[in-house]
Parts: sequence; structure tokens; C-alpha cells
Amino acid sequence: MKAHEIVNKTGVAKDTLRYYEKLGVISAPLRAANGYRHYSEQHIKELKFIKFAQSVGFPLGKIKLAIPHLTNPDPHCPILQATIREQVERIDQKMIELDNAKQVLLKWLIP
Amino acid sequence: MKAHEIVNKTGVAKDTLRYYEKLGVISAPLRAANGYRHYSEQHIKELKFIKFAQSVGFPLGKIKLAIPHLTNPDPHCPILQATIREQVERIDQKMIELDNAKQVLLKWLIP
DNA sequence: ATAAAGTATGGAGTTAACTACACAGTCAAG
DNA sequence: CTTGACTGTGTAGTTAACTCCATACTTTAT
Repeated sequence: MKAHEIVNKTGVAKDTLRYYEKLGVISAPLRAANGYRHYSEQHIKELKFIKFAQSVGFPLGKIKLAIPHLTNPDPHCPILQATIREQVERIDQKMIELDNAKQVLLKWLIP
Repeated sequence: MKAHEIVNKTGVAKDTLRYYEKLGVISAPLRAANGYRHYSEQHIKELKFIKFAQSVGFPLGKIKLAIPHLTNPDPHCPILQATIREQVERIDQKMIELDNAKQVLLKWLIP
């Protein structure tokens, strides 16, 4: 699968793919004789996982560490569970902060 | 009031003051003959306002626009009210996103 | 055969809000 | 009077996650 195909299939931009590759977030694609990248279904899985993980607030650094476990994901993996718990806590904390800010703003709002 | 005094009184770092001044977020302080900045009580008010506004999620760009109205704040000012309303909406939207993310994460969490 | 489209590369630019650095002039204390 | 603290300037680095650019090579279409 060449660059434009995986771009179409995943909606991830060409430059972003290169950026992920450079960071080591996705595995480096094989190269054809002319140097062109060839992406596999595995890359689609990885990119979908990245999008999901980003949507729940994980930074690429964390995602990079998680991707190697994708091939054989174990829901009971303690590291995975701890990571999820951490992220839920971060979300809870952020929601508290946002709610505090909202309450302050509402006091200034004339109904 | 010289730099170190306003730093002590507000907790805003020297470099940050210069940064705000460059951005035009705070008014430029008067200068002594030797070039040293002299801050006024007005600057303390501005910096306190900046801290408050940042704590409720406003970016410096928005804060910059609001500061000129600080001298004579009118709670009924329609622009102020609209700005607050916008910010409350942004907060609500962000909270919905965070809650969605949290629900997804909780499904993966083993109790 | 030639032009257009696709791909590759290294590197720089973007955004926000600082933070740090190198170097120079000024001021206060011993 | 000299040492150290304070202040000034311009410039560059930081973080995250891209995004864009110039240039060059390859492939595809006419």
C-alpha cells in the first residue's frame, strides 16, 4: 500500500506519517526498490489505535510505548491497567478544574 | 516599583513580565533615567487579572483585548458577557469530550 | 518526449506561553 | 574601588504535534 492509499484510508496526512515514523510511534514501513514506502495492514491498525488513544487524551510518547503490545493485547496486563487508571485520574482532575473555572465564570454572567 | 518588587508581589517572573510587555498584554511600564522599568499598582491589577483569566482558560490573546476595559469594568458590557458565554461553552464542550474519553477508558478497566 | 503527479529528503516554521542564555550597563555595600 | 546583585537587551530554546518548504528523483499520462 503506497502513501496516498494509507492517507486515504486513515485520513492521516503524508507528513504526519513521516513524523510518526521518525518518532518511532509507528513501525518503519518497508521500502520498494525506488525507495517508496510500502505500508501494511498493521500500519492501519497502528494508526487507528493512535487516533483512538489520542481521542482519550494520550500523548504520542505514551502511545509509542503501547503500540508494541498491540499484536497480542492482554486486557489483564497490569501496566495497561495502571496506565488506563492514570489517564482516568488525569481526566477527573481536568474536569474538576474546568468545573471550578465554569462556576467562577457563571458568577459574572448576567442571566 | 522595580522589577523584583512586582515579581515578589505577583509571583510573575521577570522574563514573563518582559514577555507580556512585548506582547502588549500589559501596558509598558515607565522607565527611569537609567532605563529601569517602574511598575505601578495598575500593573499589579493587570497581572492579577491575567492570572485569574488564565485560570478560567482564557488565552493571552483574549486577555490582551480585555485589559483596556479593566479601568472601568462594566459587568453589563455585551462584549464581556458574550466572551464569558463563549468560554463557558468551550468548557462545556471540553467536558463532554473528556467524559466520552473517560467512558471509553472505563470499559477497558478491570474492576 | 515531455509535462504532471507522486514520492523522498532534510530542515524550518507553527502555536502558546513561557524560560534560558550571553553579554552589558548600573547600583549598593564593604 | 571592587565585588556582587540587579536590570537591561536581543536572541534562542522548550514542549507537543504537526505542517510546510525547497529540491530532487520516479512514475504516469498524453
